[in-house]
Amino acid sequence: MTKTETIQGGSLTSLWERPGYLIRRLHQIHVAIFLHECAEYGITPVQYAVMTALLNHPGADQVTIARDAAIDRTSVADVLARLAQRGLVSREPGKKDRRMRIAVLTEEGERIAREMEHASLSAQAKFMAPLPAEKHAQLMQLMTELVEANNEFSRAPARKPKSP
Amino acid sequence: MTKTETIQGGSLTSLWERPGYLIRRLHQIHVAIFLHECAEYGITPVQYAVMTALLNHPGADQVTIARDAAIDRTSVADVLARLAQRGLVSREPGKKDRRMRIAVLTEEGERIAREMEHASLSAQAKFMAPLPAEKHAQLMQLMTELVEANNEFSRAPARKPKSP
DNA sequence: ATTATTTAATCAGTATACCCCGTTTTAATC
DNA sequence: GATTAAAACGGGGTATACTGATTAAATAAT
Repeated sequence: MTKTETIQGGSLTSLWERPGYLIRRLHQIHVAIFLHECAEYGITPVQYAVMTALLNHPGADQVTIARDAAIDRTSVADVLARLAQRGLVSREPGKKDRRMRIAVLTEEGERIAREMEHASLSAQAKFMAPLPAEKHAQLMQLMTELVEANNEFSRAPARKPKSP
Repeated sequence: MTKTETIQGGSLTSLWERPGYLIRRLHQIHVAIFLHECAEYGITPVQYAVMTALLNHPGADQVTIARDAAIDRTSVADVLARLAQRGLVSREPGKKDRRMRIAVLTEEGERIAREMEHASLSAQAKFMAPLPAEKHAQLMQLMTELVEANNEFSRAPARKPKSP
């Protein structure tokens, strides 16, 4: 056997010691719980994020929605197309700027977005249930710090709303 | 205006207060940093996870890889196909159980997996850089707890290796 | 031993998320 | 005011994830 710097036949670091692995798992798990809790609406987490953005900013263009929800531009277009097909969103060309396509929640879209708040909150609760309140708060705090500090590293940097 | 339980024209909860949002962002950010740091290899985080699993468990079938890396079965098949096409993995039918398809890293695959450890570690370091050491450890601890407690909720529950 | 159940893979289909590139329209600059 | 730069969108392409159905092989039950 050759002697190298790397471990022979061995394991590098365990997946469970890699932040990326844990984050991927948390994401998987959260999506699964969300979809389960919100199954009656047939809305995905990302669709819900877009609907929330539209609730706060009706008539936004795709770039604005992308920044508000921190979703890639092209993904926003896909999501809006699906929501429009289901009649939850309507899209029109912008009047001032004809490059834009303005999106608005339909009446049904808004109704569903508001109704879903309960289901969304139970998904959160179920997801966080294993952690006691202090740890819950700690985790939120740490994740927020990390997201804020690394915001610019992703393709879809978020625009954080001014805190009240 | 009707009086309802929901906020009028308002914002529900801010995205930044939702764990799912923060986790989705962390995932986006981590993938972006990983791809950047490992660009010379053209290997994605998930491909790296599969390669690591194969390093620790050569000749595993797809279900085993899926459990070890906590990746959906069908995704594992896709990932292996891509790795095989690049000559980093070879696949043969299982000898004892002919339902299985056994996967092994090729020489080049193993070389790359080991070489990538450095890049992978710098991705981790860059990602975690904003947090001081104690917070880093805290976050890892909290994420591990949450993943372990919620393991069964995703389609691809992990099989954690026995700790040494 | 034959049947029934379970298991590993596969296929088809949907949804994110990202890339690069090209088109249209607006804004900036000379 | 004509040219240039920048912005918003769209299309085509790749990679994950997950769903559901199907096939084939192995195991358990009769």
